Amino acid sequence: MDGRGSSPVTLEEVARRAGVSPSTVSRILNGTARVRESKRQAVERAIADLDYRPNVMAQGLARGSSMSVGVITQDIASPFFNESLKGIEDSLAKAGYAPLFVSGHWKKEKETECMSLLAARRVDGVIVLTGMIDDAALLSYAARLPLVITGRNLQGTNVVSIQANNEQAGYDATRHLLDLGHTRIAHISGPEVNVDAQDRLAGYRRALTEAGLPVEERLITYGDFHETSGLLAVNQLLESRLNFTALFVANDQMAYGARLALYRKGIRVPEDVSIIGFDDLPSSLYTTPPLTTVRQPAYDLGKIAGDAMLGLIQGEPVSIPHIPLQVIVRESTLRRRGP
Amino acid sequence: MDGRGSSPVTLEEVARRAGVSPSTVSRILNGTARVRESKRQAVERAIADLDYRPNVMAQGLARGSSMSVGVITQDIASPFFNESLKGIEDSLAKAGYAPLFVSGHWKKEKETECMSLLAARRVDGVIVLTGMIDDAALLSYAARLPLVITGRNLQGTNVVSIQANNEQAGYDATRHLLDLGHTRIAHISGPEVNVDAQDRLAGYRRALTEAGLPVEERLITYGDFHETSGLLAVNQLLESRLNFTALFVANDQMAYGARLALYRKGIRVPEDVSIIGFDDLPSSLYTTPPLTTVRQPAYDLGKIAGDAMLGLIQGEPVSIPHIPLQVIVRESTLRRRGP
DNA sequence: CTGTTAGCGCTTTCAT
DNA sequence: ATGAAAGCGCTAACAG
Repeated sequence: MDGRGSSPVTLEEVARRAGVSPSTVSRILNGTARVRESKRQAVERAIADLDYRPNVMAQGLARGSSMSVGVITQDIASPFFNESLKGIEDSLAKAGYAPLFVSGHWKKEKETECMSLLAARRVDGVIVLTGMIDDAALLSYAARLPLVITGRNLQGTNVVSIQANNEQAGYDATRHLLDLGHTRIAHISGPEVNVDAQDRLAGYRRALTEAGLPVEERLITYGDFHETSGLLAVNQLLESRLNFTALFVANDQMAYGARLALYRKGIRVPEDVSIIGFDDLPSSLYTTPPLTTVRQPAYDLGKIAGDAMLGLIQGEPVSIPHIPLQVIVRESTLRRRGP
Repeated sequence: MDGRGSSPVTLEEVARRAGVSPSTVSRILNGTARVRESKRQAVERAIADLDYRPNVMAQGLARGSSMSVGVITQDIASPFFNESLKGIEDSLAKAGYAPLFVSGHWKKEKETECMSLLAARRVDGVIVLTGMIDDAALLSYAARLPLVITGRNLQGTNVVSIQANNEQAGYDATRHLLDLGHTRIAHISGPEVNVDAQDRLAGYRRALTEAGLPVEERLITYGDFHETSGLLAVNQLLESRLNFTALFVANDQMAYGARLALYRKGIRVPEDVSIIGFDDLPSSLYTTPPLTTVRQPAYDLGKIAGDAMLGLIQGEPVSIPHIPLQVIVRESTLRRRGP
């Protein structure tokens, strides 16, 4: 109770001080068995007096579990993933698990390396946030430890996947523009290999088609989910002299870039061109104008992933709640004016 | 070499397969002593064949070090801190150390809890990114394990602090505005208890004073480093009907909020009001207009912190390089027009 | 150079 | 209900 950081007090010292055996202390710590009330109290006092903290590594070695779960993210500094990381942290914390974050940097090999590193630390499971590894490899990992993955649909024992309906959300976003009277809608998609990006694009196509509009391929460009590529995409669109009055961008970061490109050319948002993004990053509330976008509950997603992992570890049946994707109308989209 | 995740192969199995004793394998793994070339090869083959990965927990227990360092950050989802986390991750990774990130949420007690949690995991050191704990507590922790802290100047053995000259940077930022002919410069500061915020404010005051201008206290408001508070601050400034043609905001996030507040009132940036922020978040390059700001090398800062920690752990003398803070002129500041 | 022998701090039978 | 003892997988003296 001295308030300072725990010195390496061991369970044995606690036992000695409380006048019991180490096993008894262990039992009390883990609630593994009933012990006489008097001993319990003595032990609890000793623990408090000594400011004892069980050595997590020793526990891990002894029971074969590390009380930590690996989290593979693409970029630990990505604004979107970070919200999710926070959710994961919160979820895991309440069960005493600690997350081990590692970045895959969008490279398949890097992710494999990460897996290896996490395996060495004997994590009790790993959460993969939109990974690049192929399903087969993932499945083989799942044979050894619980896996939770987002952004893809993988069936298997010991695996749960979390996926939102990006196709529908892409449809909704496009539909929002259509409803505002826009007919020339360009799309800035994400990396062609990215499933989420593919789905959003598919939704865009479906909305156009259902509305009886042609899908003009030249109005579709691809970026890498970073701001710069959004800017480049718009420049390219502008140079090709194609008309468009609205823009559906596959994520907010690229939407920021797109918005700047327009600003540079003196094209007003939303008066001249409407923009709708995707993700609803915290900062999208504060762009000028505030960005209309599709809200992805990033934090909740992390929380769900964490809870699912906990369930998997404890061998409980896990059920994934539906992930709602919702268009948030702010000020970057406007009814089309003119003829 | 089967490419799959490591199964729990143990060092003993490797030894058996290679026909040597466990200690020999251990020696080879750690380079602790010279061993005959033939044995080395046999062991290396066995390791590869079995896809052996040392159990980090067992290593930790045996040598009393966990090969991990705790990182206490205020908010794992803060855009600024994240860049630093990335730097820390990169730095630590090359030495085989893994970072353990925990969030203090700007609460002193929460941070103490974090320290406790990290202590239980027997981290080999902890990096505190702008913590709230008091110096005394920090110093007492340092008695037990290496500490690297940013945003404050703490002397002591086993402690290294990393601090940039925020006062000078605040001065420079204000000076930039002054140089553009502004004389009515408002300031949105950070939390009053935050040292960085205090320093930036002090720099603002000094610049004004040196320029022979009065420091009007009513032009100084305080926020909490989040967007909303920047917006609120500007509204408040506007309501008080004080004139100002420029705004020095203590961080970029609040600058975003401030910029939006201005936009709402139809006040143009930079034509009517110039804004300079602080941090240079990646997204500040893409605001409209791109934000003039003071660049803080967040990533480098993390890298420096990580390297310092490594040095501390290895008992080497550490020297902290100078952290350059530099005004980046973009498009949110303009020469004052009119009389 | 290399094998043998103790632990590291905790959990978990197995007795009692 | 509780203590004694045997590990968990690895490192580090200690002897050869």
